[in-house]
Parts: sequence; structure tokens; C-alpha cells
Amino acid sequence: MSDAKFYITTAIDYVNSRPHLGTAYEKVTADVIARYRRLRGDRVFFLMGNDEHSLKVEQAARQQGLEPEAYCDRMEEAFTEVWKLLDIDYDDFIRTSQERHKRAVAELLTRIHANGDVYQADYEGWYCNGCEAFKNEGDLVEGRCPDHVGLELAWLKEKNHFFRLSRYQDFLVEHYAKEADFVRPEVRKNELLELLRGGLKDISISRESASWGVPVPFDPDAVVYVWFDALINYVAGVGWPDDEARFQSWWPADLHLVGKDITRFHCIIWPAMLKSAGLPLPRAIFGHGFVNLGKDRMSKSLGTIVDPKALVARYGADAIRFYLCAEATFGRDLEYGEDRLAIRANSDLANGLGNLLSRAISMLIKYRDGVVPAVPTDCASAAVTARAIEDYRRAMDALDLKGGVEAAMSIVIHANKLVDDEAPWALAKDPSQAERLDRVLYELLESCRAASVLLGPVMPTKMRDLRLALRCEAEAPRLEQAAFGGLAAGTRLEKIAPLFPRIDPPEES
RNA sequence: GGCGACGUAGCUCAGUCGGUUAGAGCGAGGGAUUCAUAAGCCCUAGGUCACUGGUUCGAGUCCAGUCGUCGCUACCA
Repeated sequence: MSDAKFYITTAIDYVNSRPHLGTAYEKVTADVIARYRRLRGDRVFFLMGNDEHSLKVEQAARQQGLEPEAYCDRMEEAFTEVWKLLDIDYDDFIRTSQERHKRAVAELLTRIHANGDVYQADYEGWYCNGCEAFKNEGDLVEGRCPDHVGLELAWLKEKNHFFRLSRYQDFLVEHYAKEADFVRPEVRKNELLELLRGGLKDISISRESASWGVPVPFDPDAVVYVWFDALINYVAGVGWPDDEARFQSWWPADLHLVGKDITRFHCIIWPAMLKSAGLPLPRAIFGHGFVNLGKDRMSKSLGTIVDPKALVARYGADAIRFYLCAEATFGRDLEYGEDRLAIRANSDLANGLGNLLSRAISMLIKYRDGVVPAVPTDCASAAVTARAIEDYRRAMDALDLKGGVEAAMSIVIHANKLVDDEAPWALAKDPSQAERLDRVLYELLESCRAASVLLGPVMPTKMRDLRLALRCEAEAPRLEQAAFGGLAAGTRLEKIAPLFPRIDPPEES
């Protein structure tokens, strides 16, 4: 139905700490979106990666007695291990220390330099190694950076290269006006528009004091400022500048998914960089919310980190992915609570969808010897499914993941009601109701199958298991296959183990 | 200080262009069943839709102000 391409990226992660549930949230939602686009039939490229430069990383490496390269290798393993556990199906994983990335950085800098957008100036001030940035006096709290109270500030004076960001102010304002969906959600756009009204300052894009980074092509004494460097991964990841054909086939990105704290870099600096370099701008940037632990921000120093690996061990990737999508309004913060995760896993998945599958198959075996009956498909469930697909598509296209899950689950809810309304065990005792029983059984099984297609992007493994249990095409279904009537008559099904075993709720703490 | 949100049943939230008795899920209480992972289904919550005033035939839904929470930003010359 669609042969559109869809290029989606997540922010690349700093490798100075291990991924936590908040980091995972971004990758999970990106993966769900990517899988949804594949379900729609789009040609999808999903890029993730690690951000390996910066003084901070170098210091972390030295502290462990490692060269930065070796340290980053280890961190790549640490990250990708978690992504694998969470079923994140990215197409490529870029690292900013890779040659392809460095070439892109050099090329982009050369271009904006040639375009007259880079100039030299001295910069002097308090530098926070935590932020990798100079701080204004006014930002300091008791002489320290409010975001990194544990770190000493350094008074630095160095020659910097500056990017003429100020030149792009009007361009950006116009672009925001022209492209309504360029920045979402609305809250973030408002913030940035306000910032644009206040005027943009040129930004420093190089560091003399650091060595672990990409050399500035026109100044061997300096390396590129880590943020400026990092953004460029999005074009490097699709072949720029060396593989023009590949680049053309994917760029511009259709969606940059980033945390709400870094929308500014992606919505202001990045577009200006691209414009200056003569490259097309991304189509959309979405600033998602944070996963908070209760009311607290998830933070390493506060000890409020939730480890995704431990959660996967207990709940499985699918339940966690389902929880993250179903519970959060995409774009806003989510208050994480393990009790809520357990409730979701039990009530929606074990009691709702999993139990529906069990009872449907069980009745089929009991009343029809396990053979899927042939029945007309113009029933109430068909209408419910059709509507669910429509709602699902609308929600997912708008990046309303919660709405998408709700639409899919409406099929399950309807089917569970149907069981009680029709009471198959009563129909089974009355031979004159045989056709009706056939129809009901088919409706229940079909509802499971349809739901599995819609929920596939959210729970790839379990939904595949579900389709396997129904002996239908398990791999890479298309959205249109969710339509009612896909289950072949005559297939014989067998009893299955619970798809989602119930989980004991966590102890009160 | 400026800008922008948010404030709806115990909890988490939906509520499109303003229109009859304000919704869902979870939790809790009750009921009728038995196919199922003791799951599912049905009924029940009587909530000043933060507060006040305004526009309107009519406002949770628009406007102004107040209070509270939060985000961004500025400044304390």
C-alpha cells in the first residue's frame, strides 16, 4: 500500500554511563515506530549509535586505565547488549569514532567554512566538563555548575572557531512556520520559538584543550566540539558524503527522535548546519519526555536509576515495551513504577490477551477437535477489527503510541465480551447451534490474530509466538493482514502454554 | 520577571469545531457464570471538571484574573 521510505534516528548516547530505563525508553519507542512503518510497508532505515568523543569520555577511559578506543569498544558492547535484550531492531549502529563519521564531520565543516559561516575568536570563561560547555556567570550556583555540582569548574581561555548560527535565525523562524510538524510536541516548538524570538548567538564549535575528537579540517590544533560533531552522525549513518546514492535514497531523515532536553540542538543548530552545508533538513523532530522514578528524575547521582536488564529478566522485553507505550502519553514524562508495570503485564497481557488466546484455542480443541472452522466473515468482530485498524493507523501515524495500543486492545476487549455473550459451552450442547459456535470460535481466534498484527511493533516476540500458535504467517506481516478473515479454515491448532504467564506483583517498599 | 503548559472519579489519564444525565483503564465493593493463565463478563464510584468572574440560549471545552505544579528563558543595572 505504501512504498514510501522512512528514515528514523535516535539520539546517539554518551558512553560515560550505562543505559538505564530512560535511555531505553527512547530506543524502544523508536523501534516501535520503525516496526510500525515496516508494517505499513515503508522502506525503513533505523539508525542508532554511540557518542564517543569529548573530554569526559577520555577521562572516564583513563580512569579505568584504558585508551579511549578500548573503553568505547567496551561501552558499545554494554549498550548493544541491552538493545538486543529489549528487541531493538536497528539497521545500523554508528560510532562517532568511526572513519565514516569523521569523514562526514570534516566534510561538513569544510562546507560551512567555505560558506563563510565559520570564524575564529578567543573565548574565555568558566568551563564545565560535565556539560562540555562554557557557563555564564549567571548560571552558576555557588561557583559551580548547577547540573554538575560535584565537578570543579575550570577557567579556560582558548581560541575557538565559531559557527554563525545567528545568520540562520530568520530562516528557522520561517521554516517553523512553513513546516507545522517540524518540531513536536507543541510544547517544545513553543519553547524554541520563544528562544528564536530572543535571538540566536553564534556558537563555539571547537576545543583546543581536548584531543579525543575529530580534528578541525582547517585547524590541526583543534578538535570539533562534541555536540557539533555528534549531530553529524545522522547524515554519516546513511552514507554521506562518500555514498551519494545511498544518501539520496534515505536523506532527509523522516524523524529524529530525541529527549526533550536536547531538542534545541536538533531543532536549531542542526538545521542551521545543514542549511549552511547545502543539505536538506530533516522532516520532523520529536522531543519525547523522560521516564521518572516516581516523582524523581532518573539520575545516577541520586541513585534513582532503573536497570533495564534486571527488568527484562523479570518481565521480559515485550511486557516492558508494552508498558512503556501503553502507559506514557508520548511526548510527556512517564512516572515509572514497577507496580504499574506488573499491573499492565498481568491485566492487559496475561488476563486480557494471553488468556483470550488460551481460552479460544482450548474451546476450539474441546468443541471442534482443534480444527479451525470455515465461516462467513461478516460478523461483529470484523467490524470491530476494521475500526481498530483505522484508529490504530491514525494514532500511530500521529506518533500516539498509547492510542495505538488502545486501539489494538479494543479488539481483545471485544472478544472477551463475546465469549460471555455467546457462551460457547452452552452452544456446544445444542447441535442446532453448531454454525453459531463455529462462527464464535472463529471470531475469537481471528481477534487474537488481528491484535497480534497491530501489537507486533510493540511486542515483536510474543506476537510472533501468538501467530505461530495459530499456525499462520508469523513473520513480517503487513498492516492489511490484520483485516478480519485471515485465518485459514481447516488448520488444526494445539494447546499452548500461557503466552504471558502471570507475574507476582513486586513487594511493597 | 517574560513565555508556555498543566491542574477532570482513590491512582493514571481521554475528553474533537462549546450543546442532552462528564468518560476509560487500574484499584475497591457486589453479582451471575465456567471456555480459560482463580483469568473473563455484568453492576457499583454519585467526581464543586483547581478557584473567581465574564462571553453565550448553553462551557470541562472560549476569554480575563487568582492559586498550585512544572518546563523554557531572562534578570536582579
